[in-house]
Amino acid sequence: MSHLGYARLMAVDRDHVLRTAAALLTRRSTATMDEVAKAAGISRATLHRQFAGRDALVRALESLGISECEAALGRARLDEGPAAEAVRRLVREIEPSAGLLAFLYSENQLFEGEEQNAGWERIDARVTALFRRGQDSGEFRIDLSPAWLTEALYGLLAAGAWSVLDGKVARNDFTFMIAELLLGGALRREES
Amino acid sequence: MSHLGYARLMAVDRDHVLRTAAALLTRRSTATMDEVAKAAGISRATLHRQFAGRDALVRALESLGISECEAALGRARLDEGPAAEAVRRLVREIEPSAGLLAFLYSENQLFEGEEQNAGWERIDARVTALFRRGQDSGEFRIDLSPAWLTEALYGLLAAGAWSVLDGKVARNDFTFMIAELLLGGALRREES
DNA sequence: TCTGCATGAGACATCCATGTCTCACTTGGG
DNA sequence: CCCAAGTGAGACATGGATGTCTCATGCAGA
Repeated sequence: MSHLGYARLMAVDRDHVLRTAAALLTRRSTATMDEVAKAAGISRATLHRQFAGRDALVRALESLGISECEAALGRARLDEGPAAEAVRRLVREIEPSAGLLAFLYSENQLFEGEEQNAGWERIDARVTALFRRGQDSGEFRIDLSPAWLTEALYGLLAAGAWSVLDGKVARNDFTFMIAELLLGGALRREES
Repeated sequence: MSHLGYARLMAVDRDHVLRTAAALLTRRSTATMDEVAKAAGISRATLHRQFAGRDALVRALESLGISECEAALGRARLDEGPAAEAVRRLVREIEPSAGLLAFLYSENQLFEGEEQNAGWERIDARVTALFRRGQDSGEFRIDLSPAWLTEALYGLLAAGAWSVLDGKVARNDFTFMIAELLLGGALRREES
């Protein structure tokens, strides 16, 4: 039992640290290990005991982002119903992770290749498949590649997360704005 | 003449350094002053003679980005013709600066306030006014705020620039993809 | 109560980017 | 030809973040 209790305690703490670190690094991506520790309410020593170093922390955050993304992908049920509705569900489900995603998105413009590319590629594949399904069903236009629609979704998620952080847009509008712009664009539609 | 020649020479070198630095920092935003110097083909000492430090370099890049943006805004003639066409012109004119803009965009998620906010606010105001004009003329939908459309444009420009760098989309498609997604979205339009 | 264990606090040592300085070179103008 | 100015190369000091270590404290379980 001591083993189980120990492991569970560590897991809980680790998760709490990861989430506060994500919240902090979303706002200031250069935050110090000391700041991360303070934000989590623990000492730098303990932080180092849980994560070997800054790299390990960022990699753990990346794992967290990947698993949250995949969880959101699962909840969104991308294969069911109209592709447009699936996109709306996806944006709604991924909203709580958007800040973390934005951090990782801008961070990964640096770490080329290596790392846990496999996870992101799996996610990319699922999102891209969704857009391709929408094209095949005739819902989506075919002159914008699924790859670009996927990247655009990431860019809009990051822009939305940062806009909310800056107070430029209301948090409640996040899902609506992103999904509507991605799907319908800025132009008015004649019919509807 | 020695004064003039000196000033002109420095200006040319300075511009060359700025542009190579922009190209490098677009790819690796944490590049060292030493790497920046090597990329520009000068020594670190000379780099320091032209830019007091890294901050000064980044601030100079910010000034460059602001002036390139304003130049693009001017060439795009945002007040003329349909707003949608003005948006397309803007994206086309701003494309060469998109990489630099992406760097500054992600960088500014860190430097809160201070700096030369005035320049960005002027640009924001002009872009926002364009979207507002499109709404007033009935071209653009009114359920997406001009502020969000502006932020979305920035996000899409960054996503596009990075996608091109990563080889995920072709450079030739840059303008088309961004303008089309921003204006029309992913959904197929019934008529047209 | 006693004991083990994680923690917090802090003292180092280390690394790396930065910033400053010197000195020799070469280059262009007088 | 000579000199002044810019440059490149490199040494050097500095600061900040990181990583490692020790030690005292607090706490939970035996």
